[in-house]
Amino acid sequence: MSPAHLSVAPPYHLARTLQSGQCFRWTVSAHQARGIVDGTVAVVTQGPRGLAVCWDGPRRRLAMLRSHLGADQPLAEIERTLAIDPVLRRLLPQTSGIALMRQDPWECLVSYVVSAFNNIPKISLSIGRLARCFGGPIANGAHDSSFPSAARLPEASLARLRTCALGYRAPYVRALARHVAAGDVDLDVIARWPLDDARAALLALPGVGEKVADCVLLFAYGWGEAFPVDVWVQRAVERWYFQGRTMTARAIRAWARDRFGPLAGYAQQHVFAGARRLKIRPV
DNA sequence: ATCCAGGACAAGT
DNA sequence: ACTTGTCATGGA
Repeated sequence: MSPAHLSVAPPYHLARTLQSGQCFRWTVSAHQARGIVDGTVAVVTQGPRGLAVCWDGPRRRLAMLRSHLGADQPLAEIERTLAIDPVLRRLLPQTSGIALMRQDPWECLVSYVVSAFNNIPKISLSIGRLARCFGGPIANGAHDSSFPSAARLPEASLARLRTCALGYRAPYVRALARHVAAGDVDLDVIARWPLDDARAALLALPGVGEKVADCVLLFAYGWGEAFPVDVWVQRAVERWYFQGRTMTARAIRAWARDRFGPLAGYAQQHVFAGARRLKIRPV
């Protein structure tokens, strides 16, 4: 592997970004992060001058890796704007530096379909097993595999899919793969569609509701207006912005988009991180 | 052992 | 449109 350098502007925080729950195939240890991007192993370390990267992918793909990590975003200016909000200003000292990743749409889509009524460690387990069972081997990867394309899954038996700890979601994942492989939706094409059109296309897929659609729009397609409302965000927003009054997820989504505009996705990340840090629980 | 987890879905108000 | 019950599985 040839080491390379990627510049990043403060307050970008690699570990906080990778551990914010956006992605499920990166592992962060003491002083380095290891992940699989574009079928290639990447080992990244954050130092005072930027990111040191070890990976054997083509050099011209480094810009893609930088984008994947969200290291190309003007976080200083973004967080300065977010800090106008009193709630976010209180959270930011603990959550500053979280960037929005630009993940592969297909892997992101499967990840969040699997996320339904699940927990983060087990989502990681399932996504890792899907790669192991159905993906291709990686040259330099110790025991890693690339994430399987949609074309690899339609013929899989439900029994073998269930070995990935998918449970009742196994039929969803296979049906989803069949739709994508059949071309009912082109995940690369809708990347260039307007937000509402792309959301509608995602919502038409099996296993994709409003929350999952927003996650893909935000973490894969880069739509900052998206504001995924899960149980953590719902509780935190109700408590911190609405005096504990119960709200529907749809109402929260509309409120967030109106309040934060194109920075709604960043606001969501800080609320989510803050809620988990403080272990916000239902009353 | 019992409970819960980044929800989607269908059926009922 | 909003509310409720249901859905495998692994970890605490």
